[in-house]
Amino acid sequence: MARTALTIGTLARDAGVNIQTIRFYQRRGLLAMPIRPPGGVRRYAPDAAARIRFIKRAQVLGFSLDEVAVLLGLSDGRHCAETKALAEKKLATVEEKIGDLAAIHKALKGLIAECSKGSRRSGCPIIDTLAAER
Amino acid sequence: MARTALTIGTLARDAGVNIQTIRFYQRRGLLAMPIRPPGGVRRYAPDAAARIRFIKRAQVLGFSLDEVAVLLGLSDGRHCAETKALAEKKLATVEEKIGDLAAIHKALKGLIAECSKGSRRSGCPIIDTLAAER
DNA sequence: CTTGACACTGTACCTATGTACAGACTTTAC
DNA sequence: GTAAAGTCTGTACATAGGTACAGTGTCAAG
Repeated sequence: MARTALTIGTLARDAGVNIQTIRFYQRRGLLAMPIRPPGGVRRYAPDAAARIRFIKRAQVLGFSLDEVAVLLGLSDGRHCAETKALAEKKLATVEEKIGDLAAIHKALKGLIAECSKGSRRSGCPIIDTLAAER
Repeated sequence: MARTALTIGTLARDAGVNIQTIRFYQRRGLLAMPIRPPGGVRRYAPDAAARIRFIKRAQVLGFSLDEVAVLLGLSDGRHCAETKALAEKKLATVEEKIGDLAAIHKALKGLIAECSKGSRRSGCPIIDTLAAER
């Protein structure tokens, strides 16, 4: 019996993660650790793989594991307002990061353009900029 | 004698970093470690602070310390083509990151809009999406 | 009943960029 | 000449998210 219940290796394959990752998620409190029959091997419920995929999808959206833990706590679907608030907070940090990267992008583009102009009388414009003491 | 030469604490203050950071940069090979007079205290050349600020400015542009080490090796200004190539490579990775974040941004925005629509008949759209088994 | 595959626990390691601390020594100021 | 401030070396810790390994135990097939 318990023929269909998953061992950790099967679960890992089902969920597309590796065994250590499952154990790591358990230590982090993202996954429950099934009770181990004395001196035996743990068996996982079939929905464990879905939970792992939930975690992975949330990570793709930029949520940290701590945030994913919160999302899992809200995952009965009856906390839409809180969930939305969390998503909005994440959206704001994503926008901030995009802004930072856009500034870097602009600066790099400008420096590269300087190099291409060939108007450098003394050295490389990029190096000069980095070395410039204001 | 050597009155004006900097001790590590003064250098740290001049450069706006902390002492441990200077030692760390020395271990990483980004800064030379001055010879220590037997049983004495190291003295740094005045241009050491400029080098540290070079490193910090390069970091602001998104260069890792390994990349900064390369930049420092090119910093005689006679390697503009190599420097430019490095900047272009960095620009490409910045663009890639911006693209990734833009995709996240779009997805989050869409989910949040779903929540706002209030058209949810069953649970929270964000949770539903994360939990969805395709 | 043996063999090979898998699971268990605990710990160490990885990247990247620092930061902190302990214990000994040196330098500076009064 | 003494006390405070600074420096020295070496090591450990921090974040985030895992990955790897050693030694032991369990399970299933033949």
